[in-house]
Amino acid sequence: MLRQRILEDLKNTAKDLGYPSNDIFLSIPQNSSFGNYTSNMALQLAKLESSKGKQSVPPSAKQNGSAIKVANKILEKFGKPDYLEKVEIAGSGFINFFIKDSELVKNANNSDILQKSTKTSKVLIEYGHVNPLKEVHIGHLRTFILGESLCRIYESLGHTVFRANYQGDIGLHIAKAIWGIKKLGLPSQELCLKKKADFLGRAYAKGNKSYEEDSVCKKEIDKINIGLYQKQPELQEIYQLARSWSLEYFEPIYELLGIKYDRCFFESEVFETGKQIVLQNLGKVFKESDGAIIFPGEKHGLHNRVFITSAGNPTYEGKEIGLAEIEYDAFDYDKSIHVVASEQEGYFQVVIKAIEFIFPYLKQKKYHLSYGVVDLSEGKMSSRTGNVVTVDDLYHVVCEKVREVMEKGSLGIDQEVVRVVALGAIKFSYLKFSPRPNMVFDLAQSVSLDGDSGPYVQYAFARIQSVLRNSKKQPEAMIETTVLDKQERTLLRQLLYFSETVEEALKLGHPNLIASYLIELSRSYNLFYQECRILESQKQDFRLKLSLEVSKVLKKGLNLLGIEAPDRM
RNA sequence: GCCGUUGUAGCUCAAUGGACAGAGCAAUCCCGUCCUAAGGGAUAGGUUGGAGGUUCGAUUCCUCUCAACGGCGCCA
Repeated sequence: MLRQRILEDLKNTAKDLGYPSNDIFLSIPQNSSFGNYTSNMALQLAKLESSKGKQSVPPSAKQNGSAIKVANKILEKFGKPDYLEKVEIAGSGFINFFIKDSELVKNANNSDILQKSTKTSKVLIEYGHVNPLKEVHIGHLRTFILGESLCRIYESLGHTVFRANYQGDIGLHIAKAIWGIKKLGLPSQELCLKKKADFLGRAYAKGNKSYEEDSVCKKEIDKINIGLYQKQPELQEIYQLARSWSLEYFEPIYELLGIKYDRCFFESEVFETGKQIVLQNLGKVFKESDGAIIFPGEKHGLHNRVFITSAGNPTYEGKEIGLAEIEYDAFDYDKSIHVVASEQEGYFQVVIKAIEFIFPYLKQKKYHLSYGVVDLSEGKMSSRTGNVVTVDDLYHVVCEKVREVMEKGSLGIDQEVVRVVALGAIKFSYLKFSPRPNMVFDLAQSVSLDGDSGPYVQYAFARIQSVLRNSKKQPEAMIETTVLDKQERTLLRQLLYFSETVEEALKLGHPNLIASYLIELSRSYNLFYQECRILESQKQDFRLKLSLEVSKVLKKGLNLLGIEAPDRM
């Protein structure tokens, strides 16, 4: 890799000059006029030197002068390796590196091959978390899409990934739904999945409302809750039936989103273990308080939380303890990532702390990847007011929109392309945002097929496929060095950054970096396509090969976002 | 009350402590003999909520402040 080469040469230079070389790194300048890579090491070193020297003379004016002086010294020693066009000092002391065109061209073979991480690990990624008996809506979509993308990014860099889902199939929310089902009366078995899911949603809403408004109902529901934990036979039939309906309803959604879990964990399978472990650690990690068992987070700068209620039921927290053990049994990971909404930040801080006391071997291994909640542009989503957009609703609206556009095109409507483009639009509209801030979901905007969108990238890919189909011969295996046009050089420059963009996305847990990268690459390609004739041009072979390389990167990049690349659209 | 997150162009959002804060949408104008116009170009749009501080250099780090949202013992 060219970056590594520059970095190594630079570090050697620093060593020769007696400078510390550990903290040297290269960054990508925003503006291409500052080269392919840039280093601010001279600025850092100047700072070090001035703080080491006489403290009595710290005038800021001198600092820049000395940074440039240091840069000059480095430059002199560094010289100009043969793979570089030039190295120059700019601004207040940046050292900018310009790679030779011929090297950029050489580098562009197999641009989509990612360099594996030097230390690969086993990573459990837990995402999804839709509780049975509830509808899957656009809020849930964030954990699905983000989680799956993370899985793919980890895998692409050589890590082993275990895809886990964890669903709450026991607890008060289930008791509410069961109570609601009893009140509404069980419908016939012949209903389709969607209708069954709708019914369960209504039953939950009814239970939830009554629980808050009617103390008699509340008592009944609390009784059902305890009964479920105790596996009372008279509740089992209806519970198992409702549960199985709900799980059946989830399957096609996972399939639509392209998710294959290695395992789905359920609260019902972990709560007993969780409760036992909490009780075993009573007095050591946990303590009793007002009849409940709590973890005294306040002792650690956090807050207290109830792990077992005074009624003897493990809470969400208590179950998480059981889950921790069972998950690690299933897959002895080096790292586990819980892709869960930001509302749970406080919760995870406390629970992870408790887990580290109980299972010291899990210390520093568990992470909460927090993402912002999804609100509708009309306000907060609420199942009570019916102000909910389900995944199904969204998918159909977007498909309709894609069909509209396709109808006007020359290809006609192709169902498979509609599916791929609609999913591309949806997934991209989530992944182009950085995960943490809350997201305002605007239906009109999410179905947008132009601008910063999945279809924009897919279109660039499909365009290239079209060119490749129309070319009589296949691109050469090696690109030959030629005099480069501006647009060609821009593309080569961007191909150079693919690998490090993916690394950065993994490091930060921000797939949006890849999304931005793909948009820019597509934009550059579209401009190239506009300005540079490919077929039957003097540079046909080179441009075909360049197009091919771009398309490989687009395809791979989209794949990391969980998006397919259609050959035509 | 305590803890946390968020605040960037009219709207939706980017930006490992770096150089001139970038995109898309919306607006105005332009590009069709030719490989996919779901495309391309141009113009306009900003005191990065506010005030201090650290730094050669701050949207980014620190303090204070304003606003919105979230969390804080028997829900998940």
